[in-house]
Amino acid sequence: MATIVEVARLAGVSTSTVSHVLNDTRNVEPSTRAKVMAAIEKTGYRQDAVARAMRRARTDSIGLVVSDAGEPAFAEMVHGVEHAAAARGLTLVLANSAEDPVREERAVNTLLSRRVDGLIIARCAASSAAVSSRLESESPRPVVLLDRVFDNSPHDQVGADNRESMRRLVEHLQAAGHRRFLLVAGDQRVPTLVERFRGFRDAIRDADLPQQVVVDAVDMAEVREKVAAALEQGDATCVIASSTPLAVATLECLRDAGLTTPEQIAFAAFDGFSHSDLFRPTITTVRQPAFEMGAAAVSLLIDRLGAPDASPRTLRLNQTLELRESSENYRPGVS
Amino acid sequence: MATIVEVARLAGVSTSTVSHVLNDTRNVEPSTRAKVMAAIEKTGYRQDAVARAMRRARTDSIGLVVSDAGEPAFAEMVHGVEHAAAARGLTLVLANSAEDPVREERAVNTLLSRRVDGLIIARCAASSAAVSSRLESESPRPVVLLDRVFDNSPHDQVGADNRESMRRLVEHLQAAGHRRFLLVAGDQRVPTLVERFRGFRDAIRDADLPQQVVVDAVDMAEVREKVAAALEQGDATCVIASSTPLAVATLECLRDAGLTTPEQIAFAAFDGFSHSDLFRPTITTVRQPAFEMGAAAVSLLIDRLGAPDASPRTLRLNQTLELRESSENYRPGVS
DNA sequence: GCCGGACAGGAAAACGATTGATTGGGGAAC
DNA sequence: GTTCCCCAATCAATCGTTTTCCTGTCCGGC
Repeated sequence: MATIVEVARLAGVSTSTVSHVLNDTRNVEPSTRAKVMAAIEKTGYRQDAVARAMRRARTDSIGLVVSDAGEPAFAEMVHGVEHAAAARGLTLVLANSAEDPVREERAVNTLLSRRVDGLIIARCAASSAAVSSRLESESPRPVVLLDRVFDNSPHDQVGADNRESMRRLVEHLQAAGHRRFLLVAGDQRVPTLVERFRGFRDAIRDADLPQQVVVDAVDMAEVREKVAAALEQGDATCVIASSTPLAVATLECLRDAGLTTPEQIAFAAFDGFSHSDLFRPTITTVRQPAFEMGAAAVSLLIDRLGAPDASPRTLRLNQTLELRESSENYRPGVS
Repeated sequence: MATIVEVARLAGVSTSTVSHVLNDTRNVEPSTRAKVMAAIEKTGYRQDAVARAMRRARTDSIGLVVSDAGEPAFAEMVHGVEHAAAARGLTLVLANSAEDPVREERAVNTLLSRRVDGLIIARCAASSAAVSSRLESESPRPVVLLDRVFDNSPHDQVGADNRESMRRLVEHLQAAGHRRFLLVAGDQRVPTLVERFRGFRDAIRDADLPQQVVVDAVDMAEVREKVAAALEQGDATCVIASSTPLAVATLECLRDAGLTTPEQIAFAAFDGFSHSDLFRPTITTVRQPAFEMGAAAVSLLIDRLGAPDASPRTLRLNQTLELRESSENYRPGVS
């Protein structure tokens, strides 16, 4: 590859002039500019982003660490981040922690050593303190927490309105006559799932309903086991799963127990399945705006670059309650 | 951030010694090494990957351009690439062309200017010649084509055994009694879809079946329109969709036409839906090993780095035919 | 005719590492 | 005792840009 030196020589100017032409950072005589452009054309020169990043403060890249690249919701966030980043001329460096704190820490270190201009991260459930302090010490390089949102975080964050959405969902189901729920709440180290659980608890409390069954197992095999046991016991008329993997496990249990939805038991889930309209049963879903969350994270990052000292913001995007068959037509007292 | 210079000063050695300790690239006296390690510890020094990449030939990063980050199949490939790359200590730089040749070219240029050690790309349907020549002129920097595989490509490639899989699928359906198919073949600028179409054509020819209806529209609205028309005409007993988006459009048409699967018409699709076991109808699917394809692309890249002059390889991963309800229990002659 | 400012462009110092050439000291071999 | 080689460590060049000074020229105003 030709370098700026060769371009300069061919054009008969200094490298600084070439640089200024390239970046439009100083007036240059039209004739000089023309010579430079011609030389660039002739040599097929292209700027070297590495050298450029080396000299400047910025790399024009951002890092993204997701906790489970295999989950469709995270895939959508990645998509949203990529889209928003590209629109602003930023390149995306992607890493996946796969819910493993060791890999997460490694990923964060790698991205920071590559001098990304900012970092977006969906922290894994068992995220280590080392990562926390590493992220905090990175200021003023902006860090945005995605999806997994923490109280009193020193960072900007973007999450969903989990507590309120769960509340709305439960209220809807209650209005339809349900009194006894089974909540498959999942790993309570994950803030998102904690928020959903709290929304559930709030709604139950405010409606003066009796104690409900809650499954908070982490391991999916254990989830299935506990859900199966709860179904066996059999007083729930409605099951809510707090995430897609939990919904999968739960649906398997329902199927294995021979329970049909919504006739024998109602069902609803968070995050949902793709193309779910095409298949039966269609499932009542609280849908997370994953793409938009990714894009919003990029916006926060950019804003933060412009105002390093503003106090951290937490953005909560609205989820939408999509009512479908799995929670309809249930007749309390019939089953 | 501390630099290597400060570490060297603190340890009372030269920067080159620090570098050699860091990279384990030359023997250093244990006592010296200890001093260096202590200094690193004290300063909290971390290697700067940008400066490192600047000096060395490699950046320890690879670029990936996908043609539609929104598609689950591509999301899985991204996942596979990230996984394999991370396992080898490579960072992943991700870009999405969104099936837009302009964005694709921009993405390729960006990644190359960042000096990725190699590039994996799923070229978009209308990919420009400019991109082709740019990729070819990049040698010896390896380029691997992913999913969209071309004849006589100068690059390594990894795709699926589309032709054979389609053939097997059709043969299976034939054996079940089907004679008249509707193939929703999609955009014939996409090699993957061309291969699937050819497999279909081969199977039909070899079985001496009469001419079949093939929809090769690009725009989804047009696909729906043509599929609806073909269903109206009504002599097909079986529909095959060559990709997930096409399957979505087709299933919508079937639903709108009031046709149930498999009772009134059989259905099968390529690539498939996630968690499809949980919903009805379960769909007979030729499943693409998307994750593995991504991982294989990384392997080809690494191999190529070791042997720049070996002739290009095309890897075809096997797809699996997953038989499900949508193609079963069909009784030819009944409907 | 001199001064000051505007303007175009160049020289060279960074940025933070890696690495080839070089130095100096300490045996081993003769 | 000299030579030779090995070893550890340093020196300094280098990667390809950007950016800070700096120089020289031209022009207008007085």
